[in-house]
Amino acid sequence: MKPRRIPRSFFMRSSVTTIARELLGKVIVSGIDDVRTAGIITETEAYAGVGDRASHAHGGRRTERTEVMYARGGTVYVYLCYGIHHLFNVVTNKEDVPHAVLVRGIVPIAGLDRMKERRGGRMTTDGPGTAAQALGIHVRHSGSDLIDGPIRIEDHGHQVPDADIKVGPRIGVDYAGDDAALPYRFWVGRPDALLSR
DNA sequence: CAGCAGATTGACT
DNA sequence: GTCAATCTGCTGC
Repeated sequence: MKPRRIPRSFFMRSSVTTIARELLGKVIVSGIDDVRTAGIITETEAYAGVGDRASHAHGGRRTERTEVMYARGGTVYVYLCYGIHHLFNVVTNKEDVPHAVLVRGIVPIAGLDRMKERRGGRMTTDGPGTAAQALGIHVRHSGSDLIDGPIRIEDHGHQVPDADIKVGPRIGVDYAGDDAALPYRFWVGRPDALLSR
């Protein structure tokens, strides 16, 4: 199938969990350092804005870092975690509603040599920090546009059967009280099978 | 302003 | 299993 760019309307929808689930199987393409690298999304987490205690925007919090979460859907939000890892998020919903989807894992499909180089020789891309690093994503890309910017999301026709989609609580959000148990994490059961679909 | 915890990772005991 | 790396932002003195 010919790659098709995901339109802004996909990201502007109001259900962040639906978007997180539908992003599985889609392809992140980054044109950074004059090299094209790409990977199929295999794991995501939804962060549901002001009412979600696990979200950086909980309670309407606005800081220099989180300001881009309030942009319209289809904007890139990247933040530094533990002072080291650049975590890639997709902002969703309309302007001023700070929903976002964290991409936690990818299967590389283009620019593998460059990705491995960025990873210091390692090829694993199954964590939020490692996936972003392989794609060359940096906090300087926070605020860029997914439709026109250096980082885009496309549909390459990779099929993910419902039976192969797993759902569970988010990782590392124990501090979020009851919200820590919400089933907002989505992942592909057999990621390698994506390559042949 | 000091202290601490965090949407993590990888090296080392 | 333990722990350091090291930036952002919150809490409390």
